Amino acid sequence: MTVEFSELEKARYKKLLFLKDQGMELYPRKTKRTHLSSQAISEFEQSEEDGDVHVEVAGRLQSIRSMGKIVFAHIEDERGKLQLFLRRDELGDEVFGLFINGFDLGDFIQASGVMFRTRAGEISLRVEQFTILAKSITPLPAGKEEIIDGERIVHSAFTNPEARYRQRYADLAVNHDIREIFWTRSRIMRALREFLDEHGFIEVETPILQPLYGGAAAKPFTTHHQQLRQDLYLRISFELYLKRLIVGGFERVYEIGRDFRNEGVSFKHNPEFTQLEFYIAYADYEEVMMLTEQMVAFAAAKALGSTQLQYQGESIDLTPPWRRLDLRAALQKYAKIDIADFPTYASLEEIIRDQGDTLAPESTRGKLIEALLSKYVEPACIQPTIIYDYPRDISPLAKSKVDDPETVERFEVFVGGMELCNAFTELNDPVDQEQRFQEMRKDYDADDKERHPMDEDYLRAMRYGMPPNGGFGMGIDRLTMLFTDQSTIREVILFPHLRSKGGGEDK
RNA sequence: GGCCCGCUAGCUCAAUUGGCAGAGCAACUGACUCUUAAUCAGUAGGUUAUAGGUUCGAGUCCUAUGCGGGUCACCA
Repeated sequence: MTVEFSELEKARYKKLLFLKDQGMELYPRKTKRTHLSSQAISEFEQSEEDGDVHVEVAGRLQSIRSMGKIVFAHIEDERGKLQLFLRRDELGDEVFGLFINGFDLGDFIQASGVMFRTRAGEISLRVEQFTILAKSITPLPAGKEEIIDGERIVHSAFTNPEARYRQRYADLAVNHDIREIFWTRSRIMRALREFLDEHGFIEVETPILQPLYGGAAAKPFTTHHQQLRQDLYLRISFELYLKRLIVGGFERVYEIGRDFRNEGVSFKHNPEFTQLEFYIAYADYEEVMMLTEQMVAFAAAKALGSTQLQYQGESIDLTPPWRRLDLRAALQKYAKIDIADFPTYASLEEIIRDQGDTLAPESTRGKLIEALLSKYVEPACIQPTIIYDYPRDISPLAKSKVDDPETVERFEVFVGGMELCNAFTELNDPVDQEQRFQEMRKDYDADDKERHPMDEDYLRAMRYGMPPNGGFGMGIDRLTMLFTDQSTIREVILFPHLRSKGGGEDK
């Protein structure tokens, strides 16, 4: 044994040996289960005849109340709990003793018998036979729970966030509300796929390991292929690959997968996160706006049963149509600045300072505007809001407005005070695109880490001819936060990134 | 990366001005044939995150480190 058992674990290990001595197979291969807890209960409710409903159930021991010659215990399976009732005079001293002396909270048990109702009124299983399915050696960090007026109150619950994330298995085993978050997340993913599939999309998979990164402004993770002796990047977006597919003739493509960004972590940022991107040939951003509203409302209806939800104390209504504001109007309203009056970096920077604001120094006018947006507009958008028409210099892959070359057809959706989606009419002019890459390169040359590589292959694809198209990206983690009323992204990611204990040093 | 806060029994938390480190649950022993936070009696459980310092005396004060939480910065 490589790990020293604690006193508590030693006590349990002794029980394990006891059961083994008594001839029990501690970790059997086959389980016989005829009913889930909930099925056993509802079947009994149909008849209410004591002795009528015979079941075999399996689950994890969640509570044990021993009263001398009888025992009450609850087992828990994925969907519910069931009370077991064991009597010494029915089971015999020896078998009854196996339970009393051999079983602990956290053990997996299989039990069979007949359903009945106790004097206190709880539908329970009168156990005739039982066996162990898996012994628990380390005690779960379980609290005790009681039900008051139908509300579940847990005492001394396992709440330390660090411990919960590091030992998510224990968190899930003990805090069963947590499992519901991930059921909702799963329903969201299924609903999004269903929506897109029904709208004629093909789901595709593009490289995660990329020789060049692009499609977003973010620092990438780097890795290395030994045999090819090639440095590779973990993707920061799918965009450039998906649009290559539009060149290739797919008219509607989407991908759901993981992006990786080597940046700060926060309540809404995890180094790896799940993204949905789609591209539609012959569509522009207005068509994408309509589809976005429908898709998110559809996902809410499917995952929650409603397009209304509660988020951090606010009622949010996702029913289309959503409020739409152009970026200039939004900044007038929330930041009290009309950006049209300040057409240069210097003038805009001056008015921001004059208003007594302390935005960090930015390199371009577009970045200043973006800083204003995230400081003033984003937190104010509780109801779903489409902000559209962005500065060109922070949107190098988006097409300009026909009457205003400095503004592009781009929109973002904000809801619950968070950015949720980013979309635009995609730039499909290869000459213009090359110019934009050059401009970006210039802007970022000063800061080597954020320098944007020129993707020659992508430009070649575009030179073959890319149909006009509208593109879209959405963070699935944030959508899940919204749908499950969670204030941090870590709660909706099963294994969020945490610093390693005793590590964290750059080598 | 900056700043603030935290780290005490398996879990959740106490500990007055620097003065014997405690409780509930979990565990162990015993009682108990309808309990459900079962109850009752008893027992055990600690290098107070780590390393150093101040002090007659440190969970408490100081310094450093680790990990976490919050916040700011960063995040086309």
